[in-house]
Amino acid sequence: MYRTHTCGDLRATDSGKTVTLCGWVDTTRDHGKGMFIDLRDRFGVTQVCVTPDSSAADLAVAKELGREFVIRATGTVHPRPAGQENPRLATGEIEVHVTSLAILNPSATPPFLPGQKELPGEDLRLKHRYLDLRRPKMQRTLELRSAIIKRMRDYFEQHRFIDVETPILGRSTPEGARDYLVPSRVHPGSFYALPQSPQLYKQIMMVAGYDRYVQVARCFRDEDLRADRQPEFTQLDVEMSFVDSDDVMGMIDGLMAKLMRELKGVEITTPLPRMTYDEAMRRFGHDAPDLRYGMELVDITDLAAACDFRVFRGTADEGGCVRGLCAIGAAERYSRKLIDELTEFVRNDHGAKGLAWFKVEADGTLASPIAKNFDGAMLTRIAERFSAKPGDLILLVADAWEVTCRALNGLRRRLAAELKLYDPDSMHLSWIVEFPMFDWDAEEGRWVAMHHPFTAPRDQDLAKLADDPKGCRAKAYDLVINGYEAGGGTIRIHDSKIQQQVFGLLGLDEEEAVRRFGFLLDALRYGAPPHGGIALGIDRVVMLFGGLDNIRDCIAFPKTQRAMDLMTEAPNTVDPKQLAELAIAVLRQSKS
RNA sequence: GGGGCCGUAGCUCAAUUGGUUAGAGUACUGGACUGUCGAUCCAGUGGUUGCGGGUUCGAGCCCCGUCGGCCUCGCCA
Repeated sequence: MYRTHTCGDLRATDSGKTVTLCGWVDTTRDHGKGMFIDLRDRFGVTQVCVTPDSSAADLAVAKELGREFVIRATGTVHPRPAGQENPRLATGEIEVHVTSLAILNPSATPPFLPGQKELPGEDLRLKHRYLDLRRPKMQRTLELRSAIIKRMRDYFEQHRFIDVETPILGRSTPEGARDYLVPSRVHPGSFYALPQSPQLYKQIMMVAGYDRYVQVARCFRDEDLRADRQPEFTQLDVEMSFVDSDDVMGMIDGLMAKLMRELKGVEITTPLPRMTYDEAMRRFGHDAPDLRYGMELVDITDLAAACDFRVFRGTADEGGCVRGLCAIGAAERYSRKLIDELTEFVRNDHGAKGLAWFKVEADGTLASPIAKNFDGAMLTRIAERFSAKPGDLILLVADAWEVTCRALNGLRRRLAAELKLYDPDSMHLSWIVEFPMFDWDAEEGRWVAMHHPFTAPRDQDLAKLADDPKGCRAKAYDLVINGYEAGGGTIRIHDSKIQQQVFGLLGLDEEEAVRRFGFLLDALRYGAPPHGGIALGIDRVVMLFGGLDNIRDCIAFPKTQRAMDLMTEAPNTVDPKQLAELAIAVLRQSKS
């Protein structure tokens, strides 16, 4: 046995015991005839002392120690001298007086230290991930991830779910995200696709009668990365039979309550609040609004239609809308220059044509370069509509509805962060429900499924499939935490007639549908129960529970924005022999 | 594919905005010191300013290209 305790175990009550600890040398403090060594492992730090009572050999070993050396120290637990306890260490009441010290493995001088104050550049952290993962913050995050996944598994087992693994090598289905492909050696020219999600398999498990299915499933999507998106990520995948939306949401409500209670010490009330998609877009301009703060969007299209300002009235006349938000007390903070930056932000990042603004003066009047285009009464009505008070800043976008949504959502998030409108440690969970079934793809001139083609319409919207696809709402629900989509799911169509109708709207004729999803359509013919489910993005849930701002810090070995693993240098080129076996020729060699 | 920020010692950053020999903290090396815990003190090593061009009497700084990291729009059923 290498050790008797970890570096986080020992307390004053252990005084007098002879113990052996192993770990990494965090720091050493050399006092000549004696030394202090902070010995670190995942469980904590313990101060190990080489005293004048220690042997000359041990002192000599201690003098050899460098940062991140792996050592084993045997000694006696002593209470620290009065006044020398370290309240910042869990083991700070004691220290271990060495009677035997051994270097298990020295360390090359590390490019950075787990304990250093300033975080090194992320490329360096990723290249030497084994050092980065030694940082206590990373260790706490991966422990949190483990704790979350354990509780998820416990919860679903208690509710009689069955954990089923589904294939990683699957079939490419061209809808949706770009697939990662795996060539088949046995079938030259044919490819497997890595799963974007186990969607179709879990539905088939329902047809097979397994009723409650759960899986912690790795998913792959070959799309561009973001702070909250990795090419491979982990979903908590859930599917249930004989359920409607409320049953699935209720199940997840219970899970979130458990996670919040056990990991955050917070009791949340369930059912979680629900808001329709339409309301979310109207009040916040986004289907995953951050509800930790207000600053809701306000529509003044009716006023714009009646005003003299050509930009506003013209937009209203053309069927667009004029909407805005009111940043309380922000007039002084946002100088002309900063407002110019906001204008560039909505133009470049969100496609708006511009940004109109008013500052509310001390006497309640609105000041702005464009104020002269409005009569006083109109300005008063605008201020009233926003409930604007002196010192407030009103920002307005005049454009198509979709553009105002995007631009104002972007503004709202940016301003809230800059104005610190929320407690970054707080969490707000809610459901967004009743998503549209279809989106109109203007480029391709056809309807596309907003979620996926097996999403069931609401019962009361069935008739709209025929005459009002745009107004047709789905049995779909997204779990939103702090402005992030933490998960989403739907009730699936189990009626083949409705499925045919939806395929028809999506421009999939029967032949095409069979070609793509034939195995699922086949399965649905043999007694498919009503079913539905959800998938939660585990990486995002960990990020949110951990109060982190990117998903890479929740993943042991993440990829860079260009989808590289800097530690292993994947992806890499392969031997021509490997390619030949797979009957693959590379058209263009990447320059390297 | 588009927009933006960044790249200077092992690491984190600075360099009076184009001007002498590119600095600091930390790490590292050597030395001193038993009561430190960001130990302290003394001394020292350490630079292709990411890379390649260009402008200039002169470039870390300006221009073009390129590589890499991050943020973001598109994209992500």
